[in-house]
Amino acid sequence: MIDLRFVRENPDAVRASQRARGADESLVDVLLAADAERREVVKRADDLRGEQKTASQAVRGASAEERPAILERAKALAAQVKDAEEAQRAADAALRTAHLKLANVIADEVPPGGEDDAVTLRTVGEVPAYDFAVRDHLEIGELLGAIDMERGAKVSGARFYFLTGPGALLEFALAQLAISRAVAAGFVPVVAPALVRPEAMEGTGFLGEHDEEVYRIERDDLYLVGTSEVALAGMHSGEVLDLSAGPKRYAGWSSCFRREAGSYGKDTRGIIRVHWFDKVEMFSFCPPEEAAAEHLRLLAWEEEFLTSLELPYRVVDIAAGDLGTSAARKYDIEAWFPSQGTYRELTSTSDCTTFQARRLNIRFRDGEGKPQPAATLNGTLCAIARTIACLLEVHQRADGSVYVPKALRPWLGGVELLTPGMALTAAVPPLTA
RNA sequence: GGAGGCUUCGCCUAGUCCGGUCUAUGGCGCCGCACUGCUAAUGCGGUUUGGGUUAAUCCCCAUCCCGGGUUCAAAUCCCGGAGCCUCCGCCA
Repeated sequence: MIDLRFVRENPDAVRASQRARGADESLVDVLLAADAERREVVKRADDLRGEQKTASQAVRGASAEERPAILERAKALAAQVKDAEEAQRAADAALRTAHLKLANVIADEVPPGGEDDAVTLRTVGEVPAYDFAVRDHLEIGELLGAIDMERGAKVSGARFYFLTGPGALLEFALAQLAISRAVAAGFVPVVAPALVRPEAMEGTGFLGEHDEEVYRIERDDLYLVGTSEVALAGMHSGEVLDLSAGPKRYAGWSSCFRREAGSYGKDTRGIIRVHWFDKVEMFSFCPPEEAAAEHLRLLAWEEEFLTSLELPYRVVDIAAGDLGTSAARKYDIEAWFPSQGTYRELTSTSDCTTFQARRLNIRFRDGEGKPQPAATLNGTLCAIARTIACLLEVHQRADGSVYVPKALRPWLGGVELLTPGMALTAAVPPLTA
């Protein structure tokens, strides 16, 4: 949720932000009205409580003759307090509802427009040319014995898959590479829970308009996360962090689950859009004034990772109308998919400023020692299934084999090529006694 | 799944049986001041977090894991929930 004081002092800025997102700007006035109403109601309840407190303390010291009259008065006040508190609860709830409906205030630099108005910041790497008919990742995956969609569907339904043989080895190699690079960059590696309580889900902004995207385990009132961002953000909820030594950075590994409601017919082939995949996610807590710089650092780590995989990509600055609820700014990296002749999203990094931290009550001590909401940022280091799809396509050869980027080789037994029918023992590091 | 114990203002802790200046005890840590050649030690004072009000201070309200309830009055009594610990059962 956004800073109430900021809304009071800069209502026009918040309205403009809502407008740019294509969201309802009248929510701002609903919020301001609820805020004014709440303050009025709170004052009445506070005053009544004060009176009643005084009265009930007088009961103890009262003489036998005074007592009945004082008790009478205290009882009457108690009834009034009860009503006032009821009104306060209602006003608090109304304020919270209005508050939760408002999306984060977008950064000034965010491009205007919607999904199609992302601004390409730079394009890196050469789009490869092939002197043969390119296959899509599923064809290659099947040739290699790396992906099995049919059996995935048999066991779990559409948009589920098995990674087999070299596919499974690729998953682990990518995970190893991602975690290793993150640790080298100073991140704390974390294996995070994939099932979380409602508060974590709501705190990260995934239960608003987009809650149909989320799997819910009704019986236990738990949610399956769509990204380990949820668990990583929730990890420090209710805490006051020490950020004096710099941002707190985590690299979280978890499975991710997405219902993909509303994407029927999109990317139905292969493992580009699936209900479940594994991901290494970067997450950072830092003071709000450092958030924009930290955001660029996360982006740089994402770019280094893709560069190490020798994948051509472009960086896009997401337009206002396409930002998530929590994000003030977002950069996506789109990598080249030869079978589609286009760039597709592979990673995404968002600066959530203090929006999530307010909901989750995550603070740090500022220069004066006062607790203040921290900024939270997240960024994909490696969404494994989609990255495998991209690797298979970009690095394919005419004979159906796939070139292995140098950075991955240490975790694939040093092999330079994955080839159909290859001995898997070659693609694991040699066993030592 | 069953039984029991526990949760207090950064950390530890008194208080809970038997409701009332609890406006929460003491220690550690931290901050300030005094003393001191410097450090240490010592002494004195301060030190939860929100909300309301205000130019700011003052002040007021809330806050003893969370949510309800009983009562004039709840850290304290009752109900529900969460977390931690121990034991039994089950399990990888």
